[in-house]
Amino acid sequence: MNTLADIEPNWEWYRSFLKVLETGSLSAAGREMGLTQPTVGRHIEQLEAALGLKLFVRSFDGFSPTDAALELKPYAAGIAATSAALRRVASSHGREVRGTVRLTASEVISVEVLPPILAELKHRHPGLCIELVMSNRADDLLQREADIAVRMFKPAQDALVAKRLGNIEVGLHAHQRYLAAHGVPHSIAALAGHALIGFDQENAYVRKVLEQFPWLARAGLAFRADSDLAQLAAIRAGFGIGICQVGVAAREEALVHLLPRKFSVKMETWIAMHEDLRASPRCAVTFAALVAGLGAYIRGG
Amino acid sequence: MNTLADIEPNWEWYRSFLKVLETGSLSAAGREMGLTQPTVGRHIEQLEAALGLKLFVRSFDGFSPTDAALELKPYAAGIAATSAALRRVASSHGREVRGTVRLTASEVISVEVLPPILAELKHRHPGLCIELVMSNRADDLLQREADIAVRMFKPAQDALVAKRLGNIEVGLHAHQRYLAAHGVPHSIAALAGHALIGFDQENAYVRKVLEQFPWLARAGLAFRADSDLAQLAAIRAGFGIGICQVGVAAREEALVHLLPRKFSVKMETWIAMHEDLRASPRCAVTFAALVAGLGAYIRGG
DNA sequence: TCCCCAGTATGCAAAATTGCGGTATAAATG
DNA sequence: CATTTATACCGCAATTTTGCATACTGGGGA
Repeated sequence: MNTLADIEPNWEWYRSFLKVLETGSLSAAGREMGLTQPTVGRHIEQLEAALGLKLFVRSFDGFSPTDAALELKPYAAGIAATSAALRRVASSHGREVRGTVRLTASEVISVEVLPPILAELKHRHPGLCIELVMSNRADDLLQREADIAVRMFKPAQDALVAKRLGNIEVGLHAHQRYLAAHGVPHSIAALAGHALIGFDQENAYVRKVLEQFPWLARAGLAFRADSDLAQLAAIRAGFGIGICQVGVAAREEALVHLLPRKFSVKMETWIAMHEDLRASPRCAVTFAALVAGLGAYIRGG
Repeated sequence: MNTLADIEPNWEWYRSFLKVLETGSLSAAGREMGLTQPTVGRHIEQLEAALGLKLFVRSFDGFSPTDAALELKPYAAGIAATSAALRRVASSHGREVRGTVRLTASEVISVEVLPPILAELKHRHPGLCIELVMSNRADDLLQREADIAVRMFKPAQDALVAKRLGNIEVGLHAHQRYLAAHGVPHSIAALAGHALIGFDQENAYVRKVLEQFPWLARAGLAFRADSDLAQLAAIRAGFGIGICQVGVAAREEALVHLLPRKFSVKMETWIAMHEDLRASPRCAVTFAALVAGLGAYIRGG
């Protein structure tokens, strides 16, 4: 096994190696990279031959990485990170505002808040191209999955330039139609008899809310969805009482903000960008537009 | 030019890119990589398309890199270094002490102090292979250009395990032959009439010495070289009076330590290694051997 | 001035890489 | 217990990548 072929591995194999490590299977890795499973399989095979090590043990569903693979993973990840940094630097070359900017934001922000901000930005800079990724994942900036992220928590990583915008307020809302039929609750206790809308799987954000308002537990909910948008749609459709951003609900007269003094969650909002991109005009301009636009939204615009 | 194809570059193209930067021509790069000139040319072409910028301007003999290419070079070099580190880790997987260890140290340390230490180490672990890079650059460990570094300053970065060995003493020395012909200076002031040997370009280490002994300024020197080794050779050849490590000079009877009480610089000495490598037997063994061997040298062995 | 040399660019055939279809196997599902 | 779905593996055809031979270009030296 340790026959050290001593051929320098093709650097592309590292990419396949990483993806297989991430996804746990050749097929999934192939899908994500736009390759086929046999191709990825051959890459791993060749890499194993070149390094003289077994990297995965074949098992029923997917591969499991060997100790050697785990030991090598940080190096491969380093290569990927450097490659991403190189692309960032390359794409930030030049003084004009044009090219593609990739954003990520939560679903509600993406659908309800960003579009007018981005439309105005595009109008000012026609050469700009916007890609919007709806996601709540945290590790997207370092891997170059996005250039700029709108987040609900303080970005922890170094090498990021982050700006705090203030707090987005979230509150209980329902449609007038629902309230006309089922009555308006005037206390937290009165919510018990109502159709409540909430999250399915708990995530970090949900847990934060739950620890403040334990009665919103999963069991008591009449409608569960992980998508903020689906919940908002349910509220708009008069299904019941749910949580959404006050600023979004305030735009529609038919939506009523319930118990505003008894239930309120404030979410810190940040905009983060890799610091390499500060030199890129198109990223700097987009960053500034988001700070201005989201700032206005948060201050109740 | 900035048409941003937004396709992730093939990682192999970076390799070609680097080699062309190093060699200055497609043909030479191809020769060194075992590829042909048209192939390398296509790689560069594709990389330029993927990044959306010109990397080289075609000229009669060879390419000349653009600013963009030079800006990107350290990233590509980082990828290459990480890839090399990955191979080193892979080749030494397992409990045995074997594979390649890359060291960096200053010139004098590399030539005068390390060889016997490394020879003994190699004798104890025949499977070990040592690569020694003479360099004073500080950023070589994080870029994975080396596994272990011997340094004259406290390593600042995180993720490094560093051990302080003590102080290496540096003093004024001259060959007996020179002193017989020109006399022995008995005071700092008396040095003025002598042929002094010192540094050409100032670097951080030199500046530190100069602020303590300003009379060693560049203008007063009769022999200037950036290489410690060249200076040591000049001292040995009887050219004049210069600075070198007391421990090195003490081995040769012909070299005289001058004004030991009036001129003395102590340099902190450290050995540093990336903390990932602690788990690697070959690196741990080498680290320990350096700590022991250099420690003995510093304590006057 | 001419020739030679080292370099880049180009067209076409060979070689390597990739994708596709099919097969086998194991877990999850009804 | 049969069925569905996911996976890895194998062999062959298609595509892509590469190498070779060639043409072209500018500079240095006799």
